[in-house]
Amino acid sequence: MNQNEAQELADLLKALGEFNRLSLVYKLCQCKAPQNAMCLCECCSVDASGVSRHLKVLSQEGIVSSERKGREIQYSLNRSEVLKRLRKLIDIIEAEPSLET
Amino acid sequence: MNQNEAQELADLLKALGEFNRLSLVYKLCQCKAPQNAMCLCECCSVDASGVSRHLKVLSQEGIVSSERKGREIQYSLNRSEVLKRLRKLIDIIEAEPSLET
DNA sequence: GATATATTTGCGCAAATATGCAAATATAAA
DNA sequence: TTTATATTTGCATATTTGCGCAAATATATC
Repeated sequence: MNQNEAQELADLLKALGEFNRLSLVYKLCQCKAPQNAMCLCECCSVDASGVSRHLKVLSQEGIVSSERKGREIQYSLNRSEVLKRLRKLIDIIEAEPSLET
Repeated sequence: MNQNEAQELADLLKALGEFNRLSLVYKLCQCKAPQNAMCLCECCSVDASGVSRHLKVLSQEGIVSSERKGREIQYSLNRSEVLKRLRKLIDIIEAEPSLET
């Protein structure tokens, strides 16, 4: 695990490590269909602009994808991408320690 | 997943989601034996007081355990605890969506 | 007791972050 | 074209966060 990978993983965890953003992720987890931001507002104690900003953070981290559908923008969770990166962390923690010290 | 659980998980992810703290966790991952803070300093671009504070955050989140040994305090990673909580998140993300909308 | 080493804490500071509001933008509908 | 709805952005603000330094504390050794 080099510095870059560590930084990228830290960025992912930081993006997920904010209550309202994690709530948005949970909500998207539970939804079969992509959701627009107005709908996602309901699960989150911030106004529309706040939700927009949180979704932007999640999007920049590759946690969610977005697609405009008319007036709305529909967000969906990138399950496999998030799982892949979380499992990488799990693998590191599970690995046998290599340093004697 | 209720609000409390979500908050606790967000707290865990936030604690891990800072580069220097994640570096400390990596370092502890690799070590067979518990490490003192001075040793952990080396993998982290902050001074001793900074490392102390980071370790305190990790400790408060249950990510590491500490035990005083003479002048030193030895830190070790709570692997199973961290794995358990990360897997809970993975389970949530893997679960079949339950909401039609 | 005096000194050395390891760790924590108080303080101040700069940068980052989360937020709401109002205005701007994008798109659809009337 | 006007109006309505969805989303983003600029701005101001309050809070949090990470950091180093110096002082304080804890423990061991001389």
